[in-house]
Amino acid sequence: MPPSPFMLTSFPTAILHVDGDAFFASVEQAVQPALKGKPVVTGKERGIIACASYEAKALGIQRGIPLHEARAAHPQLVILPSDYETYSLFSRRMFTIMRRYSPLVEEYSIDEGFAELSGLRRLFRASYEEIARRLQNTIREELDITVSVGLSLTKSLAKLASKYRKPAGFTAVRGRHIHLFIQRTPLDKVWGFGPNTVHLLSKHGLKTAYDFAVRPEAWAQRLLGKIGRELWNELRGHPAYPINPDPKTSQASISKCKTFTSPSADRNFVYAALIRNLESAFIKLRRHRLKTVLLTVILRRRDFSDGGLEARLNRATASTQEAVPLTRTLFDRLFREGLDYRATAVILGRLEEDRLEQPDLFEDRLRIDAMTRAASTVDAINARFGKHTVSLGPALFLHRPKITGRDEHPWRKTALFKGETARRRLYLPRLRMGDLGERPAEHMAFCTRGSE
DNA sequence: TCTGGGGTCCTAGGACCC
DNA sequence: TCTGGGGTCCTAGGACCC
Repeated sequence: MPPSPFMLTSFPTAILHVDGDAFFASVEQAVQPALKGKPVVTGKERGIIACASYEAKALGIQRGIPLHEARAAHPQLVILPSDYETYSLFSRRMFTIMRRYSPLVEEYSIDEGFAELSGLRRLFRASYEEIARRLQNTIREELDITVSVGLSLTKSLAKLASKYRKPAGFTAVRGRHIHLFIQRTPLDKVWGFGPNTVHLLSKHGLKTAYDFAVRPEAWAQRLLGKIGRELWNELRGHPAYPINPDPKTSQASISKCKTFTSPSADRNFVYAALIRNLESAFIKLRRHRLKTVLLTVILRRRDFSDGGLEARLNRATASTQEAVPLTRTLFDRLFREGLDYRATAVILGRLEEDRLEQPDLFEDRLRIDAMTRAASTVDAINARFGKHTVSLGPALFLHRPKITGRDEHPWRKTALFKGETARRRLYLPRLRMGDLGERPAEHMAFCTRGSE
């Protein structure tokens, strides 16, 4: 065996990565043992497969494929709606078990976590491998689900190791074996190397993680910046990413995105879809008792290019209506006649807790209170009768999509496009609700489902 | 991959201030 | 009024992740 070029022996640091095997489907099978051994998929409510059990994967079922296709090909498929409450419960239990083995545990996602084992051999009177296997067995025994485990010197290597054998796999990569392991690791398997980076690296003749790690550090830094330097170190067994044991702070943004069944150039329809996203995002915002001050609107075109604008509300709010005028303004700046759109998205940023507020001296208290009351009333009705039973007026246009031919406005397209693009690049003023003046009553009106 | 939905982080360059 | 330099903040967009 050639000696390691990285001059590391066993485990100067010991990082564990625990990865749930087909987590959602496994939890369903743990909760309903009758489903064990059967091809189970989740995601019924969305119409696409969110997670497939290993039995389903054996049939060729993958994440993301439409349910009707899968069902047509495999009538025996057990199709379940996602049950995030239960998945979260199992997730918490999994991390609780991990914390029995290490004080330094990072909850990376619902089904993945890291644990630092460095220095714990004496406490457990066991090798790192043994500790890792005990942890893995405890999860299987107590939760009746399997996880795959990777043990190595850094988070990136541990994550690669846990993927190496699945399901219920265990892979340890010691310092002196790193070079052998990453020689077998294609670039696209590395955590942080996406399609673009892999393409760039392949143009330099690189194929494996090893090829990358034996280049000079300065080269990696120059080509890929911070990430390049960090991954270069991680892949050689020098931690660049510490375990972050802090519990998740509240999220930084809430977004809602919806793709149309077919692309549309109809202004009213696209705007209606956008308003629907806005409502959904604000419903989630209020459910989490948050408010937002930063609004981003994105219109995705037929060719998958995006046009997006971000602007600030003049105060943090949880009221959909308060955000409508700004949404309208951003939409009007983004929308171009004659272009086909395939999706709209709304992102609410700069979230803060929605606690009792100090009223601003200059705010229109009555109007704000009215909007707050309206929002809670709408939430209550929708909770009782179904989401979007009551929604904002413009959403009416959702029910009569009109597909406009794209060559209907050929003469406007180029002219508008050039001018608008240039203007946007040069100058984007901050918009405030106060600048917009009175808005037509359209924005304040509600409609109810089926009222057409 | 012929593309669903919800997120995070990084960076270049402009705006703005002194 | 023009010029220069430097620092900080912000925005748009790219890239990636589950």
